[in-house]
Amino acid sequence: MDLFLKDIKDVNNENRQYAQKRKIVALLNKSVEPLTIPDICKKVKLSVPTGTRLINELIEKNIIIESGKKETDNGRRPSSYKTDSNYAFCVGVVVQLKSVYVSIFNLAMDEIFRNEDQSFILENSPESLERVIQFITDTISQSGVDTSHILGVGVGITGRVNTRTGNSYNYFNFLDNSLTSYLSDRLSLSVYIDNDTHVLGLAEQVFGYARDVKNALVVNLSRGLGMALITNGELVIGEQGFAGEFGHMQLGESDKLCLCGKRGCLGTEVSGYALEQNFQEQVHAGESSLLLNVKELDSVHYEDIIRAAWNGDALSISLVHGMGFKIGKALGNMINLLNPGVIIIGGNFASAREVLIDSIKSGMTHTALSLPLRNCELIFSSIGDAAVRGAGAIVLRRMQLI
Amino acid sequence: MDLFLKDIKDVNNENRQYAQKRKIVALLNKSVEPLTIPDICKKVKLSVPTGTRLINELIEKNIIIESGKKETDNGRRPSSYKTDSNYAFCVGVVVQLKSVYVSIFNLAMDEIFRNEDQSFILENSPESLERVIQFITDTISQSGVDTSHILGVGVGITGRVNTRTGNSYNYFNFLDNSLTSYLSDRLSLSVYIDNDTHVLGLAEQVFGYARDVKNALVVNLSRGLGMALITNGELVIGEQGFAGEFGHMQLGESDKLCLCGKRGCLGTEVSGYALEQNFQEQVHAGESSLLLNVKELDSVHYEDIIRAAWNGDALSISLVHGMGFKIGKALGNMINLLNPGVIIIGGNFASAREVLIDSIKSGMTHTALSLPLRNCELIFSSIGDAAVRGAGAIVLRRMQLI
DNA sequence: TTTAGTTAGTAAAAAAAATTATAAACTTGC
DNA sequence: GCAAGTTTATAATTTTTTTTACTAACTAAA
Repeated sequence: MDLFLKDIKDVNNENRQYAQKRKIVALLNKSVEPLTIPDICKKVKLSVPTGTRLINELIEKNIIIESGKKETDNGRRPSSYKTDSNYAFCVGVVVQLKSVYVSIFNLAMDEIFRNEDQSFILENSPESLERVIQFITDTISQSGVDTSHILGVGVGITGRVNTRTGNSYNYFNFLDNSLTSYLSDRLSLSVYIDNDTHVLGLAEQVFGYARDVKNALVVNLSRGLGMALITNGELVIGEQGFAGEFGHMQLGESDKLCLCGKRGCLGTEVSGYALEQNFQEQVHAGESSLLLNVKELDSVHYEDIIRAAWNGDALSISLVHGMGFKIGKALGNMINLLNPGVIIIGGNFASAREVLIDSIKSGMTHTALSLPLRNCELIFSSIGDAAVRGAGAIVLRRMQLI
Repeated sequence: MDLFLKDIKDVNNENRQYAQKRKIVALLNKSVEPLTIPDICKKVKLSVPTGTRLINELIEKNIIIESGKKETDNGRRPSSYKTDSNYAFCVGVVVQLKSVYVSIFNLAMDEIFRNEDQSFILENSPESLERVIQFITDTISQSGVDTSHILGVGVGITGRVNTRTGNSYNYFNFLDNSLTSYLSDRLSLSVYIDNDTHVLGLAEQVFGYARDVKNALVVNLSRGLGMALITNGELVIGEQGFAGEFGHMQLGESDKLCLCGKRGCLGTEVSGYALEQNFQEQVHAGESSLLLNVKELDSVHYEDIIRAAWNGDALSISLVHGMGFKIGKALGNMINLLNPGVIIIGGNFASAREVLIDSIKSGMTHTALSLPLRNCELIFSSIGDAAVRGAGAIVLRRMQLI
């Protein structure tokens, strides 16, 4: 474990070698396939002899392992290497309005244990925080992973979060010092925090469709609306960590009052919450829906509406398409601004590809300039547990292991 | 000159040392004051003996020079060093709709010669391109700088530009191969290209208020409207180099037809061109203005309107304030999205601080969330020749000398 | 004025890395 | 089946860099 815990600020021979070893581990973690010595040396800019030496030292410490010979066209077959998954672990935590997810990952970011609490209700209270802490400690002990092998805990939480100071502004803001230092004390582990949308973006950047692209947008479309921006291959969190408040952009689409206190925020028209509100409004205005045959009006969830749209319910289709068109126009603006190579729709709407994609694309053509639009792909996320995976990835990212 | 021209792709001992020397030169270029050996070694992560050796080699080649002893509180006084300005030069070119600017800078980015052609009219024709080329070669020969000492030419041009391929899409798009390779052939110099807004952003990032901040926005507000984004300390050009089309965002402020073919682009309400149009409209609708005492209506330039607003002309004030409020609302959206530490108003409106700042700030409060707004400064650029300086900086940036 | 403390820079020694040479493991073509 | 060509990986050599030790140049306080 010492390898990853050294102070990396001092520049001396020892830390330089640790940094190079971390680079090798990170490279292996990022790669889907095992890599050979020549591959690794080329990527981390080391000569083959030194690269070999470092790799052998990493093998000796059980941090990486050999993974058989690689088939090549000609020449001697090289041995290939991958991270030894059971050397160290990290914990990913996602705190949402109505649920908590905790997963434990190994060095290769394979999920080795998961737990979710769907009866949780997020409140800005010590009791609510206590429940989260209890859930994390319970999950860790259930997993059977030795705490001394856990590198840290990454937490993704709804609302505004200052990544650098570790403060959470919307929830758990009653503490004397930062949320991270409190959690760190209580869990006896390093804790890193970010907002749920950034965490989703990190997952897509490290494991998803944004992997091979330097500029991408990841939309977090669930009950609320947020956006993670990736520019020059790096996640944008902004000066204090508040970047990505896509849902509070005002594009003249609406005049509804938003939870933030302002009027006309995009999230009041584009979000799971907005979809439910609009559904209720339309029904009250006399529209009919097949959904009402199986559910009471005030228990209709936005995911029901998506499903109904998929099954042909006219009202649901019109609402979902309307929402798709509006977010498409907003995304067209973003294309003009950032010229991304790919836009990924993540969050709970990621599975609504069929009922959303055409209306989003149609909205995009209304605002995006043709040149950047032509070069931008629209994709729906395929990482099921993206958020919690991204939360775990914060730890490895901070330790320069991914 | 050989120092900067080596192929930097191959990783070997020789190029590694060249890279370290470039790092030292870049560090000295970025710093306002001369730096000492301990300073330099700390920043480029080298031991003092090796750092000293490289610095002495750079001195021997007349690339850097000593600059006296530095006053310190205690201990032996260190010698300080700065770049020797006359070792190498770069050329900055800015091609605008009605003017061409060419400046020659030394290694320290001091302007040593400048030329401007205010009678130029940009057209997508071989003749127009020929005039630009002639103007560049004339300027270089007038400056008396030996061509063999010129590292390259950086060009900033209006319109969409693919920085990587070197293609310009709106102007000079009639060539068989890219604009950069054509210019490179004609000038017998390395040529780098980017759009005028990115070039402005680069200038602010390297020399201006965005220097000490990792996240910033630079608004290019002149006849047109654009924006350069700086995130994580790097200029965002996007996947093909089209990022920053702020003027083509649609925020529901207008329904006017834009040059891009769409309706309601922000640039149709916020830009020098829009200001002139609105002025004419208002006068035709019966409004009066002091400006008409000294100028014919159709010769009123947007800079006249700014000046009139400054002098108290009611119509001009109302138009400028209206524009400021609208751009403020748009910038508020950008604050939500990117959480910048500073927003810099550049371009020809940079000098209109007094008549613009309050209405912009007022607009911002309408859209921006309080937390990121509180942490964002609004500043007007003070770099007079920002664009052409940024164009020159492209060359040094590409050569990793800044 | 002397002495203790601090920082800068150089010289010598030690460590680390790259380069070069070479052996091993493979393919392909004759 | 064997020679020629390729690639991997290790051993020996050389280069580069860091580390350590030391001198130089300064301040401040006794």
